[in-house]
Amino acid sequence: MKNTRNTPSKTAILELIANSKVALSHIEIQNILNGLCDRVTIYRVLERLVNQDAIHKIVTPEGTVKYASCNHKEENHIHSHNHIHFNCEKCLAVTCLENVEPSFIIPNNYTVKEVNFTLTGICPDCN
Amino acid sequence: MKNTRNTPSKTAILELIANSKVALSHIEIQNILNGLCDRVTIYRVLERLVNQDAIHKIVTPEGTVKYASCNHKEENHIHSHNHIHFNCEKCLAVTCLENVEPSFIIPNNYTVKEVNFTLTGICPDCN
DNA sequence: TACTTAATGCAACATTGTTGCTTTAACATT
DNA sequence: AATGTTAAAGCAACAATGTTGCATTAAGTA
Repeated sequence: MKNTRNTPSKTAILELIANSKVALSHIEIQNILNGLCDRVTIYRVLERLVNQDAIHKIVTPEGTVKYASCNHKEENHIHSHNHIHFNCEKCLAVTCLENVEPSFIIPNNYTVKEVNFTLTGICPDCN
Repeated sequence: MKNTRNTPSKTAILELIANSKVALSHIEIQNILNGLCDRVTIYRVLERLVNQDAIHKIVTPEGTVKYASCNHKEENHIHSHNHIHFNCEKCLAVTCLENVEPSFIIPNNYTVKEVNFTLTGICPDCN
């Protein structure tokens, strides 16, 4: 992998996402950073962080793109983003439900490489 | 519900989606219709059809919005869109896997209203 | 046939993401 | 500490996708 540099933008964005309980959208990050760096830089930093597996990208059923940290890395395991995401329709928060694995049966002529599972409803905070 | 009219645009778009094995994006519909109606009309017809539960909207994990028909309506059942979608990374086709129900366990302080489950991989045709 | 208003077409705008290119600065090497 | 390499940032322009307002058209009804 090409080597990568630690810039203030990257550090700030990674920290922001790491410290957030909920997944953040590009516009949310932009608003919080409040001019720290260019809009395009945010896109490029996010892309870089995704490639480095430092964060992961989530698309909600409504089509909003959000980013969350990958603090569920398990030793000796293939890093997996295949966990459930919960999408609260009240506060719009998207959270990762760690340790919840969906099970399903699929015809064997399909090859499954990635699992995306999002539940929409009301989160504990709004309930 | 407000009454709705059968226009050539609506008929054409609904037929297109109904006859397609795979989910179609706005741009695909636009290209197939080839000037039959305005771009905006397609957006509005799709919105109407979704509201009428004639079609349903799918957002792929890549963020592409697609539309598929609802031919899985069951008598005496609440109409459910909560089935699995399969997303082929080779031919990019998105299909509904009818009769496949994922199971999962979720903490009981969550209220689940909608389930979105998309598998990405290789479909039988490409395998 | 005439009437009502849902639906269309068109233009303009909004949002979100991308690309090219120059400049800046991270970090390895000396 | 100074220098060199090049990753990353900034800026401007563009592209794709979706939305809104408003005048016009036409579907379904009376």
